[in-house]
Amino acid sequence: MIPRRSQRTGVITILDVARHAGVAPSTVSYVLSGKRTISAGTRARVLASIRTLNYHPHAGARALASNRANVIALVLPLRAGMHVPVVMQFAVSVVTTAREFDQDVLLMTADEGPDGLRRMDASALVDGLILMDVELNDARIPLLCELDRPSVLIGFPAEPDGLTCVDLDFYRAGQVCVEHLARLGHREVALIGAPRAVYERGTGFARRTMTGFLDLAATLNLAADAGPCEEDPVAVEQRVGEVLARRPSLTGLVVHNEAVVDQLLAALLAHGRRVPEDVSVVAICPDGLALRATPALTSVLIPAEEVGTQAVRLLMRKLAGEAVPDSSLLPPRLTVRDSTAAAPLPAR
Amino acid sequence: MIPRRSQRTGVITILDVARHAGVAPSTVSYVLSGKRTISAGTRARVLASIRTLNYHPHAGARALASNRANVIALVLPLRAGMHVPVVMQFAVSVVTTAREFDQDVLLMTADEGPDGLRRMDASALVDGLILMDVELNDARIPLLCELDRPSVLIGFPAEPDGLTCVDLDFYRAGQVCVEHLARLGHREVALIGAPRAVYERGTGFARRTMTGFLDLAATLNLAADAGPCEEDPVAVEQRVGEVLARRPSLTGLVVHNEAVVDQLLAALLAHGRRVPEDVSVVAICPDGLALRATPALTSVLIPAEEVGTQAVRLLMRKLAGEAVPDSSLLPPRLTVRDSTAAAPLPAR
DNA sequence: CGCGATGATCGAAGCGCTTCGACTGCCGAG
DNA sequence: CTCGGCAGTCGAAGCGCTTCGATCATCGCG
Repeated sequence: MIPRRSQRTGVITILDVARHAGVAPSTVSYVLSGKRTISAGTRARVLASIRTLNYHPHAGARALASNRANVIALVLPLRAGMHVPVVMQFAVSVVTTAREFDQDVLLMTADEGPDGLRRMDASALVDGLILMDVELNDARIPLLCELDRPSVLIGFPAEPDGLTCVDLDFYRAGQVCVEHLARLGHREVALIGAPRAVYERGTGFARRTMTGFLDLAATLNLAADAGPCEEDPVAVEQRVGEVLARRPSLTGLVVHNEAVVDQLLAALLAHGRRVPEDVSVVAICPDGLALRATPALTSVLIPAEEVGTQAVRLLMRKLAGEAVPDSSLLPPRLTVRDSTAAAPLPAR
Repeated sequence: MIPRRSQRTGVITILDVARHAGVAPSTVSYVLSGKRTISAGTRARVLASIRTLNYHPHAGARALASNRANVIALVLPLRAGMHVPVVMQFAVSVVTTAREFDQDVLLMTADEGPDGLRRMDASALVDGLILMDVELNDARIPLLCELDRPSVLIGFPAEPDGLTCVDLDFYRAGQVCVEHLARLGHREVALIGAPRAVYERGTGFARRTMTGFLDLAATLNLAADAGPCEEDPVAVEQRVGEVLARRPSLTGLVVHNEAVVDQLLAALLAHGRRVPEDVSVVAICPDGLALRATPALTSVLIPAEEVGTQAVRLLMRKLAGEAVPDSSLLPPRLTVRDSTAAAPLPAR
């Protein structure tokens, strides 16, 4: 009576595949999910039918029946002062890795606020969440605990207990930079940081780097300054001026602000400081940026790709019901290039 | 016998709402969709129940029953040489606008290739697509025509017939820059463009700008050059050197490459050219960048937000079955700031 | 030679929603 | 009054998939 093809012409359903392969729909489903043993012959036949019919399961139907949407949310607040290209490296890595697990990625910006998270949860649109740019005291976190969807944070809040967090170990990164400079004999160093807004917001990675930097400098008895830096050339110029005025014999600089790297080098030159002869510079940034600078910068890599991949892997394991470590801190790796050298002998 | 609450405890269904409000499930559905008249009283009662129970319809179930997922795909290839922050402005605008239409946004990178598009289509995960960074001869386009999902392109391919495209009118933008310079009396001008890879890929916006620039320059009898420019400081320096060597009396410069704006200004200074006294500079870039430069740049704004919004609106109309214009070219608007001035008198 | 175990497959019952036709009062026109 | 029509609501039939028994051979073993 009713024709078996639905009104949206050309839509292949599991029933079409089943008929084509001469099996029951459930068998097709089991072939696809592997949740029951299927004989090799049948499996092959079904897979062939799937291929020739170009069958793709209806995402909504699957989500309804299985309680799994195979979609994860990427919550990506784009806040002032953050370096967008780096953020996108994370995002791309998340999407790519998610696809390896047959998941798609839903993009959420922060504009929706907590209601957005609640909606995701209740509507079962996504199975889990990955949150980026976590603040030390992030408003999303209490909410996140209410929901029973698994989530992974890229970055660390002040109270990471019970949450799954991944990030570069920025505290160590700050230390590693100091360590490298100290080993080269530098005794007076400064950190040029992210824009002020980033610190004021309480963004973990910025503060941690600074703390690591200052802590180890103190331990090693180095004279050290650290402060934010805005992104326009004038501000950079000015900031360098300040730093050099306060510490005329400064020889080591750490920069943790992707946007100002080139400008910083220019400003040093403008102040008559050669890199690395007079001042050594260590950057914390993606390799691409460090390599493109002149001179190529000694740097601690921000392993965006690895962090993104890791975040997805952890989320998948949580979705599968496995236990996962609360926090994964990736160890920083410093690559020596042309911007650091032994400290010049102090002028007499 | 079977308890009426599903195993996932705490999940509120339309049935719960119906019972709470003392109506049939279908009535709740009609309240939500507005597809049938519901008396004010009932509507109010239902809405109240929805609120107190904090009900959100199950996305999968809705997609299954209504053939609409309320999700759109944003296909965002991240290719070499593109300026990520600008791209993200588009993306954010798309997400924000989509939410106004109660749609969510699925993020696709290019890595999946054509199969990704096919999968989106067949699995009914998304209702429509927005494609970014369209190339003149984009491989995704023939495929797009096969699918019967509505789509909107941000950017223009070589053959836009039958496709819905939105973008800034880059051809006009190139012209507007020349026009402005010509009006100020400049007779010798050059365009500093995007990295070579962008042109070679056949990215429409880059080529169109260049063509508009050269066409109007020819018409107005200006001496004009145009060429790509890589993103590192050394390349910029070198490029500026070349241009000035070839055209020592050049006084007008258009830059269409967000990444090199600051470096370009520095390079001009290094070559002893003051801006705007010796050389006038017009940029094609977001306002933020133009304002932050020193001096603040006369610029043609890239209206990322408007383009994104427009793209979503068009897609929504197509989804609703309305006819929409094939191409929407937003007119460029030039804002005069401090980087352009009347051409200096030719040296005698 | 019979019987429980095992492997492979099927059928049917939902998952939570939308939508279509049917039903019920109630109003105004005849 | 009576009855067609309409506003407002209900019930039930799916949407395409997963999953849980149930079924049916087949097989090893006592």
